[in-house]
Amino acid sequence: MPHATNLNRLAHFAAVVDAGSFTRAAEYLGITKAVVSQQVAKLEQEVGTTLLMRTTRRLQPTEAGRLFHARCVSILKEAEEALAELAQSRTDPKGLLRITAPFDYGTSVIVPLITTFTAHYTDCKVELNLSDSTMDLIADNMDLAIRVGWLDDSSLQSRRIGSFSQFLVGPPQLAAKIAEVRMPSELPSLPFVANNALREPLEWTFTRGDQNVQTVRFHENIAINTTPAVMEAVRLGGGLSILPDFLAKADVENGRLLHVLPDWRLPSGGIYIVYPAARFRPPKVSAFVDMLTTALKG
Amino acid sequence: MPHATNLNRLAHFAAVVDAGSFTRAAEYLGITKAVVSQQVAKLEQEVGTTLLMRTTRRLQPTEAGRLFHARCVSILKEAEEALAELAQSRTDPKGLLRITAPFDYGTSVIVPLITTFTAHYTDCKVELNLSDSTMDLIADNMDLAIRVGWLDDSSLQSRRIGSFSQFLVGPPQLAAKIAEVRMPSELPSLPFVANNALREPLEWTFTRGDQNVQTVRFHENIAINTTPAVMEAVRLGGGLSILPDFLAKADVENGRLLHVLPDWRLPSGGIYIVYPAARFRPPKVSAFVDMLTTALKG
DNA sequence: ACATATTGTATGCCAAAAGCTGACAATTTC
DNA sequence: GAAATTGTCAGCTTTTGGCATACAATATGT
Repeated sequence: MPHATNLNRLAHFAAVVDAGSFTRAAEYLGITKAVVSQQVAKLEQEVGTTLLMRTTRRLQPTEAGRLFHARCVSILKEAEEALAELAQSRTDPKGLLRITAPFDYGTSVIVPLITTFTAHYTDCKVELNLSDSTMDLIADNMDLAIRVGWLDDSSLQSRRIGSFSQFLVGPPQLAAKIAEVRMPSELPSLPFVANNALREPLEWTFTRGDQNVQTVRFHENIAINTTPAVMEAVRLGGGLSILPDFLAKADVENGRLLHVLPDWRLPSGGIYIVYPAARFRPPKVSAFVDMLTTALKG
Repeated sequence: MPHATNLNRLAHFAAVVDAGSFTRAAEYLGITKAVVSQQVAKLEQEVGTTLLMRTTRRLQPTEAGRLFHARCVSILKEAEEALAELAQSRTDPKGLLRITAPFDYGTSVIVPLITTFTAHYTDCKVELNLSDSTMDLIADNMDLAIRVGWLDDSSLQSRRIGSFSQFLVGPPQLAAKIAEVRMPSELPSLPFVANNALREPLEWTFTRGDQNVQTVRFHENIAINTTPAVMEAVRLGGGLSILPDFLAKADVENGRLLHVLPDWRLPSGGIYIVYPAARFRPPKVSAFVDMLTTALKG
């Protein structure tokens, strides 16, 4: 059962104290003094405390009234600000939206979204900056960044918009050998393409159910430092490797890649939007984030 | 023209986002879902922004909605706290009220007030600690202090509740000599009782109108370090002296003291209430302050 | 000292909300 | 595909906010 108090009365009361008179407060609020009087009286009745000592000619706030008034002013100021910001965001999204995202996720997920975005908001241009190194949003004047994996702490605001899992995949050429594998511990005997874009390209922890956990160290035959090239190498028979679902999913479904040991899971990470810690967010950013979140829902 | 927005809608909107559903929000608020829907719609219309993406089955706040919701929650929390504190202060004043005040002002002004205070609030006891040295409110667990004169900066909250002026007075025995005095500069030839409780007992600046200013250095015949004793010495013919109005007024009116050079004014000081900087103020304190301020009005 | 103006409150009245009930289309779940 | 649940719409009732006016109390002005 929440507080049933009418918050508008706070504004009435504050106006009376500010104006120092019921009459002037009524003028300020644009209503009649009778109403103001009645509203404040109701407020006092609700809280069971006298807020104002009134003697027709002089108006003296009670101690409790003085304290309450200070808080009312701060509350009302905040509310007004919040409403004002909202009114700001009413303006149509327009202008240049600068985004940064990792190469692979940006290419496969963000780029298609951007095209529908610009198609919908014709007053918006988008500049997408693909980079796997985290850049300084403020220094480079970025409106938002997409980060995939695990966030390190920073002064930036962030919001998780989804997650991704990782698959151990292999080329159809190795189907026979792959079929023999029963446990992760048997994997190191197979050829492996290391993804040097990752911090730990060779050591992976597999999990099955709650209790089965196996950490495996692969031996790389090939090492490449970009994920799409790794995928290409795998497709061409270079060996197994581990790829995020948003890249591998399509090829697994159409048979160009095999999902190895599908019972075993690999650590999954989050997909985040990161903002500069600005108090106000321009409409173009909000619009893009809205589109992104709704798109990732399906 | 202030914002005309209905603040109660903020609560409705916040409840919807918190509950993640119009239906549950309605339950929480104790009203029907139809009303909640309508209220939020009105809010959106007022600010001209979509706050929620609703698809009968799933409820997704818009970016603007998310930001606004965060601010609503904080605003509502503050409001609820303020109201709760007010409800606290509803409890009747009771318990021990510890006050400290200067000797003379405390004796002549505060003591009478305390008697009427305890008579009115029978559940309150008062402990008055008279002292001219400023004491540490927190260390000595004082609820409030009365300070007369000029405040030095401190971390305490203070509030001016009145002011006092100072009179140059003399005994009737010296009436003849006093009558001869036309200007402050002629005063040093008269006997003077110095009040060593003050920092500068002998040097006083007189003002008449806007431009007439004269600083005079008296020669003391007697020096005493408490104000009431100084007054007694003056009454008994010891000489002129300068006394605060709240002490001298009565005797001047009934003729036991003479107001010397009434056209000339002496520096006036403030009377202050000083609180420990606590966030919440107990009812006994508020009640006393109320009584004090209303008493000092007349 | 008296008239006058101004203050806050009380009273009747009206219109605009806030609110309820019930129905309905859209969607998810089984 | 049926059932259940969701948000919204429409018609209606009740509460509230607000107005106009009158009135008692209190400053103010001459």
